Amino acid sequence: MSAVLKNEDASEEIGTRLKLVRQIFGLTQRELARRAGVTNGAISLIEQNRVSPSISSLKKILDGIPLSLADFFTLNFSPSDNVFFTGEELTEISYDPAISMRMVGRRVKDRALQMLRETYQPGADTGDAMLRHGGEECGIVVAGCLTVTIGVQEKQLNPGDAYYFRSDIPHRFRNQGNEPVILISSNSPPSF
Amino acid sequence: MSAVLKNEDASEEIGTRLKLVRQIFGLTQRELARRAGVTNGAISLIEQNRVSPSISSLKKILDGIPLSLADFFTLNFSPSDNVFFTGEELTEISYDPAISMRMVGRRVKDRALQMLRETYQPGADTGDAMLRHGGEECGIVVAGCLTVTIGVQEKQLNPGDAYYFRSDIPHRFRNQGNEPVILISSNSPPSF
DNA sequence: ATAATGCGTCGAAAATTCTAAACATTGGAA
DNA sequence: TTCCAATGTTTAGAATTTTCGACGCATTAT
Repeated sequence: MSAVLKNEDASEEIGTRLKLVRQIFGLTQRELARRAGVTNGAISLIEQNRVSPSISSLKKILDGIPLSLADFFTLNFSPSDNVFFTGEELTEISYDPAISMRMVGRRVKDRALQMLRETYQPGADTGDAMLRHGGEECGIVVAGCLTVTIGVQEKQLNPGDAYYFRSDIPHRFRNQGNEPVILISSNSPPSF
Repeated sequence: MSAVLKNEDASEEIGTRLKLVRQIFGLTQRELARRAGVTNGAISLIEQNRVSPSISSLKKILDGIPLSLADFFTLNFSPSDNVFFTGEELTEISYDPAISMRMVGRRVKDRALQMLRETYQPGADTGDAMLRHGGEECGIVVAGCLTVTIGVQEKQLNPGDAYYFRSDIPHRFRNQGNEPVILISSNSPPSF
């Protein structure tokens, strides 16, 4: 009943996944078939993993939910355990003593999102060798003045200022001021 | 050459998308066919959008790249335009005068991520009817005390405290204190 | 030049999926 | 209980996709 759908288990089987999704949305095979403009028999066969639907069929079916193909393959119904975290409970993930990076939540697979509360002491510098894989990053400065270099562009960000870029562009964060900088950042998908 | 793959254009056509991906990875139809264990003719037909491949075929083909189905449908090669934003440039997206939600970046499709700087005046309340589709959300309180209700759980979050949950769980944010609350939140995929 | 190789495309046959109409099972109402 | 409606399953045949082999067109080597 409390169906858990993780990416690594048998629900890699499209049919299994479709069945779970359909049930989560409270639809019967026939109702979904009607909305999607396919037959209930087709849905039955697919859900039993007896056939592998064409993209066009699967798309029609998902349109009846509605759910995009991207969401369908991305979706993940792993149970969310803890929801709230005190400032103390944010887990430190930085090795550099001049930089604190405290992450919201545990280091779990299957997250869509990662959020950090970062503190840069005066003089702190990430260096520019770091070039994370894929994804996108975003951040807002909360306190202090942070010097951010993204590719060839560089800017000083004051409290309230923000950035957004694709993570595969080389980037560098520095605190050239004399007070600590606090930055709240987010990346998707998570990079740690 | 600078192939741009956006979600709304013709590359919604699976074949068009596959062709771009294949070319980006520098593979010929035959080479990919060999790796994937299908025939080059099949790939040719698919890329011309003359047939709609079965999931099993598409999966075999993507395994030859290799690329997951989820990534295939999620992938996005749109260029990143502006990178930096001053606090003024964050675009306001809230209608409620008691709540300010200022978003980093423009309202573009194809982003992986959305980040907001939210301000709740004393008494502000999102109500609990809001139930965004899909995705996950995360936030850190920067100032004030925010009362957050997620499903059946409720908690008062002070500066530094945080939350993380799946967006389809009903949720509600309230400022029951007498000073404004500042919250930095992030969701993936973006909900506006 | 000419041959040789590699590319994407095409056509008919083989394989697979989808439809349409049945069947089987369940659960509730009379 | 008995009937009834709703659900998921099955099957033969129609529709679609995939394979196999051949073709035309480039580019490169001989």
